[in-house]
Amino acid sequence: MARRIVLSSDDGPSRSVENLTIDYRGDLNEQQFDAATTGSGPTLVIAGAGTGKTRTLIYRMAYLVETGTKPESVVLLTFTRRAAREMTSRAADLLDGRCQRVQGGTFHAFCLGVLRRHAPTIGFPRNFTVLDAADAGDVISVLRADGNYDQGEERFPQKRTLYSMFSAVINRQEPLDEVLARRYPQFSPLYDGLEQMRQDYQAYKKSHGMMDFDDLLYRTLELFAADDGVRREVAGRCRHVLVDEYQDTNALQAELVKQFASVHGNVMVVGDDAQSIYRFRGADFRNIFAFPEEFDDTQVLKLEQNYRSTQVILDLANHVIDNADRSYEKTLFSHRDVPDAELPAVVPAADGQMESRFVAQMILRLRESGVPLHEQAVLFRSSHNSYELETELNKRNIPFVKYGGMKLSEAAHIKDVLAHLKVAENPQDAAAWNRALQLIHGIGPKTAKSLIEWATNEADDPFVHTDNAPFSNRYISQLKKLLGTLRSIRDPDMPLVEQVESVIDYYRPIFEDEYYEDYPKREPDLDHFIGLSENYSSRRDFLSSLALDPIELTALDNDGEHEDEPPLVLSTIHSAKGLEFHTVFIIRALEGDLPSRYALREKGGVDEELRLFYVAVTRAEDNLFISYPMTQYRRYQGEYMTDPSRFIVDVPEDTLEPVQLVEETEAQEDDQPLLGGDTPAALGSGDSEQTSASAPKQLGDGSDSASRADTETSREYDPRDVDGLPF
DNA sequence: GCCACCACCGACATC
DNA sequence: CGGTGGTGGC
Repeated sequence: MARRIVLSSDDGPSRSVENLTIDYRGDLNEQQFDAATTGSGPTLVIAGAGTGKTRTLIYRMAYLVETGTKPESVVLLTFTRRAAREMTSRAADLLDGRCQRVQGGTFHAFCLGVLRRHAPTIGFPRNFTVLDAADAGDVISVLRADGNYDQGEERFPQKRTLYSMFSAVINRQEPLDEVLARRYPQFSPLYDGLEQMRQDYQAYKKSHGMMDFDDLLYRTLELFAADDGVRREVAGRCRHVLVDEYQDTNALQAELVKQFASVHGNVMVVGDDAQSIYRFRGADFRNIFAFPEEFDDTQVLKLEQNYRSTQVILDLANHVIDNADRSYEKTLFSHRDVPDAELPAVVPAADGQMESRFVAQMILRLRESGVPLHEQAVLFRSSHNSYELETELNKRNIPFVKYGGMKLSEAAHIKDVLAHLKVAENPQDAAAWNRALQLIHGIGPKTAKSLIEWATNEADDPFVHTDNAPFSNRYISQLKKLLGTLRSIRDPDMPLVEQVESVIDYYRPIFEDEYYEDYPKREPDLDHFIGLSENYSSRRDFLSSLALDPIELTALDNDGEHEDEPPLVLSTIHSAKGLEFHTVFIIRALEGDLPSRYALREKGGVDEELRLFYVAVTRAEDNLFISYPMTQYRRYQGEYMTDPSRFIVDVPEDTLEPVQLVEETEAQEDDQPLLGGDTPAALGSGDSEQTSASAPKQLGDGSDSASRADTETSREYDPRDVDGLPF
């Protein structure tokens, strides 16, 4: 390697902050200040939950820019694109517009930018398709139908499973036989077929110009290895690398950090080993312990002072995490002085329906007492855990947005539209062809396959109808329409919105036929999709952006209707990472759900679930309710007793207070039974004035919310009802 | 031979 | 509410 001459940077040797526009000392505590204003070189910041990690990174960005680093040469790698956007724009507010030009995004998005510029170096076209997990599954299905990997085995893995196996090989850098032995022992006997399939999958993506999420990382490293000039150029533009959520990086990402920092050596990673919750996608929290070994002279800083939660909530969090293995010792202490802070409560409900009613009613009461809906969140282990609650919320007209559920681009009808756009973008995309073709009446798997072969291999121009194509009269007229539509939208001068509209015009009759039972419900999504495309200048950007930054389906439902009242948040714990709420409900705290039954199979699985629970607990600022149903119903099994989560049993009552739900019996109203807590514990802490305002005060002045409360929920505000509560 | 339709089973978290 | 597997019909 060439000799390096390091020029001293513009921030200079002095750590003087006196002449800067931002008051770093005044705005930050001492630990935060040290992290934000440290000099160059590798730095590891261990930051507990709620300790101002984000704030510190924002001030760090501002500090770097203010002391002379060009914003374009600062790279901020975050876990979601949303996080990057928020942080750069907050830094921009703090200083001046300049921080907006900081390069920020996920590893995947950053690598995508590099690969778009240099793909040909490693044998990919520049317009390669980005496969999301579902697309990757489709490709694997196509392969499976072609090849003879399963040898008639009865229990060959599902495409989802196949994809996660192949993914683990890449992003953990572990051979397939080891992955099988560790996670899928039941499929170890199929090793030969699986390994063959995995290699075919890799080759297929390359020959068809496709990259899945792992490829974006892996191929970037391949590119750097293939052409050191590219590495130097990219790393040369990374004067300072900042990495958020470092505990959730995988082996490839850790290596990428090294490469990005290989020219300037300035890298600051921030993370919390206690919050590592992405092992399933290859994250290895040991990266955070290995960091000081990978980078010589690493400076290790800690943030321990919590600004988010009350001390009683932190007591529970500390109690929880004490049971986990970890090495960076830290105990969170609160900086918030809240007299009479409510203890976290554990709330058993008779069944799921009662649990949902409890959560819904409590949310409304808190809203009455002044906690807006969007300051409250319901968290759960997996997306389907909230179905029952969603029904209840809909019944009561409580607006909510759900994170971690179905994505817009996962809805079948949106995938249909996307397939057409993908074919236009990359005519080699066999999986997209497959989907688009099979929508045509008369074309099934076999016909589609021969048409795809023709389109991707033999045809000079697959969008022009020629006589040597294997067409049959059964579907010819519809196929001509398809090819005509695709040909027209490939016109480079056609604006993206018109392309999307043109595809939808073609698709609409198919859509109404395919989803004849419920297409009116799906129809608005198509309009949203058109609207979304207006924000993008090219089809290519639009498609990769949708893959890397999927949009929550429920986030679209609520616009307009509830403008004056931002909605309640429902979220998987994973999607709630980095967020905070006045009140948090953790529902379905059950053995089998949290910890998940799948986690129990694997070594270290329960610890990961414990960290997940810890993340959920530490989202709460003031109120925390952990509830579970005591009975459940399952088909063929009938009603059975559940076991409460191991994470909440045996917690002392002065740390986690039991609350009993009681159906109101006197003056009972037909279909709206009411709740109240009446255990001694509940009454003991019980006469806070918070909810005692008996006259329901309306939030906002919207007639919408007022009338809703009158008609639908006013009975919930009956003072009788409020009296029995432990608040 | 191939496609369309109907009955079933099973369901984790995400860039 | 998805994928999948069986069967009848063209």
